[in-house]
Amino acid sequence: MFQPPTFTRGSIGSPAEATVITTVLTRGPISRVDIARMTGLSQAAVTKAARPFIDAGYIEELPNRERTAGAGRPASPLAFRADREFFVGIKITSDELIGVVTDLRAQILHSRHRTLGSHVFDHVAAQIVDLVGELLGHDPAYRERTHCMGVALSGDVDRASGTVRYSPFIGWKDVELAAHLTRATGLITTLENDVKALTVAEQWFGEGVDTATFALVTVGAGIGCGLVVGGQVVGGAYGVAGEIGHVPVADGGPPCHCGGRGCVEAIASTEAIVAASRRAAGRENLTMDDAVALARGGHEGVREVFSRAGHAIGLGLAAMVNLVGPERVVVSGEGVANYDLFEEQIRQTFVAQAFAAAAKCPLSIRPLPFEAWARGAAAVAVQTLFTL
Amino acid sequence: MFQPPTFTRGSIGSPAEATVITTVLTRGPISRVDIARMTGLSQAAVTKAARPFIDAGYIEELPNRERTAGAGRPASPLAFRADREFFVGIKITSDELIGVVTDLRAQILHSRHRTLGSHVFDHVAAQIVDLVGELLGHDPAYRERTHCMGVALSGDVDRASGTVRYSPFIGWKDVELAAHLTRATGLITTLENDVKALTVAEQWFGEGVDTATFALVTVGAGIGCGLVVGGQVVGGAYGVAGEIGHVPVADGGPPCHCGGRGCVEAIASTEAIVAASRRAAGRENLTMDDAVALARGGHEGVREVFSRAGHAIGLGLAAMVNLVGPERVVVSGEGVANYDLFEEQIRQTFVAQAFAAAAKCPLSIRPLPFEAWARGAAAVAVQTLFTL
DNA sequence: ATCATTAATTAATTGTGTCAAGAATTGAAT
DNA sequence: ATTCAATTCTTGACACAATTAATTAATGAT
Repeated sequence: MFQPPTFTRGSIGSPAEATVITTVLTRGPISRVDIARMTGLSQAAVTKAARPFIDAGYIEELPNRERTAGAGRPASPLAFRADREFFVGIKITSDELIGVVTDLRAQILHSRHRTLGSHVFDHVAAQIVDLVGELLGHDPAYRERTHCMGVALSGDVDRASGTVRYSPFIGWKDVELAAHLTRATGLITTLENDVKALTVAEQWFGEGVDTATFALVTVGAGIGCGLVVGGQVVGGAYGVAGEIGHVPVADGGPPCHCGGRGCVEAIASTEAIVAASRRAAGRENLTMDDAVALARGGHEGVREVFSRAGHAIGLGLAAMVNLVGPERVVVSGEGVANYDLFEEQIRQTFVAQAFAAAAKCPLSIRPLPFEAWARGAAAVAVQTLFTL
Repeated sequence: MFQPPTFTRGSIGSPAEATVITTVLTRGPISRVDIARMTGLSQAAVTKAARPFIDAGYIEELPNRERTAGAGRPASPLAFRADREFFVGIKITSDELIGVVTDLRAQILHSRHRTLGSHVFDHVAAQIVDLVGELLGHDPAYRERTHCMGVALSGDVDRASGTVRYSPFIGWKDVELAAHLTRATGLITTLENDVKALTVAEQWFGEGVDTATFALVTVGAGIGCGLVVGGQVVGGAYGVAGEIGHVPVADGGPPCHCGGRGCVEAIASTEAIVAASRRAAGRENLTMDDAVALARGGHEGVREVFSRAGHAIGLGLAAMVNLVGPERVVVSGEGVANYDLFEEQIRQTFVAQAFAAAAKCPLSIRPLPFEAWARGAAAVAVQTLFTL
């Protein structure tokens, strides 16, 4: 049975408890009957599984206000008390830490940035500990009701053991970060790859809620993809999965830092766009903002650069959808704010190259605030608490 | 509890029974202790779950011959009695039916081909029924101990309902083939997409046995891919998954019959190779065999055609592996017999374009006899009988 | 008021799988 | 030979989860 005071992994006592708690968490206020209908459990099982969470204050019974159906006892919907527990999410980037405090729905309540002076482990770890202290210090309730933390960074991360196997951008190899932070902060720490963490957030609290199989594509400095197949985040042997950025779409195209040629990332990453725009505009020190301004201003060469990037992303999406067959795809990332410039081209190429009915797969293209990465980390912490 | 006389789907009584039976089936003779260790069940549970299958004659206890360990009671390994039950597998192609009788391990015992005069449903169904009669008539034991049949064809197939949603090559749409054949033959019939069926065979009885995630790529008239992720065959929303043949790898390349451009299939399918070889050799009526002969004879233009095909397949493989991250990949198909001509190019391109450690993913390239497709169908029937 | 209807709870039942103890079968030590 | 240790398998008692069926609860319609 669910044991709130413990807060170790595996507080959940039974499959039914896990099912009920996740259903209430992701499907908002919902009556016991509906949970039973939705999950296939019996009503009795739902009643029993919900009780410990009600007792512990995670779930509350709402007084029913909506008089919908005609006769019959009105349902008393179960709702999550989102502020019963808080979570810390940390995203490590090359030059800064982004930290957030969230509620149980992984809604961001508070956020702080911190620049990172060096990539030495001790320094980064100390900065994280300090940032956590600052985040929790913002409100006494945070310190009191926070027990779990998620940390996300790019690279090959082993969530089970909490180690960074290999992260090129920060130069770490086989570092036991989670154990260290659990000791130093007193928060149970879960480590996860950043794209996978974002995918978990989307699966539990975003567009992935009702789908067994979907994909999240991030476009920005890198181009990545989190895949959920059959309700499970795809891990990938050899530490590789969802590398849509390295799908070869332009045979004999520009060389990519991965060693291949014509990868999506070699054409459509922020860096690639800036480099191509510099050549097109003939300006050595042109920035991404400049490129966007030129394209919006009608500069043909730079518009062409964005169009090619959109085309490459569309090809990568088509490859992914033809192979994996997700129900829907979310395209997101830091840069998507400007990406009105190639959304059209993405869609057009995708529809042209998607196989048969797969062209019907809906693409949601929307921007991604930087804090969302840290939110993903927090979502992983939430998931850790409520998964068997 | 497992009920042998019934032979409906769901003869299996409990998860433990399903686990034990599949372990014995796929891991050959194995002691109860090893099953327990391997599956996490208790020894007691294994003993209990194995009993009904022993009683029904599906499993027998082998007298232990291998004196391996020092002391202790010797194990009495459990082995499948492969000839306790037979299965029929049918593969429908454009111009013929291929039928096989297999044992419980999906080993082919007997096979027959039959040319198909027309694609009209009634005709095809009648031919299948007749072929089944012929197959089972070959040995009285077959007729006596066969209760399940698998049927495979390319296209969008709904296994659960046993209907062909849409199969372009034969021109069927929403046809309830399984129900019809179950009635007409008296064999419980399971319908499945041909590539998925082959994948199931590989998962249960081939290289997929010890892997949670792997891929099977078929190269021939079409180029397809069956994916197993987390132990489950990937289905794909919109009836599309594993369409590696329609991954766009040559931007602006030759048009494909799917409407896209530069698909793997537009470069590396048998048809595409023949067409390109005709242009290279300047011979209008050249066949695949001629092309192979020319290439082996050193004709530069035709060798180039095969090399380009291998390159396209390698790019498709790299895209798939980068996205899905399988533990291993099996490349197979009708044509692979000749494919010494581009195996080298496939491997070279794959290694160049696979991301980071994914290049270590082992590729097994091996030919595929035509009957293997029908064997896949039979494997699906076996799986149906022993899955909860 | 009474009844029909739907929601939630309770109690009895079913059934799976674990645990712990014991039986079976061998090799090694005395 | 006999005892002991090691290992496999079996058995029966038990814990526990989840279902079913019956009960209580709360509402609208007649």
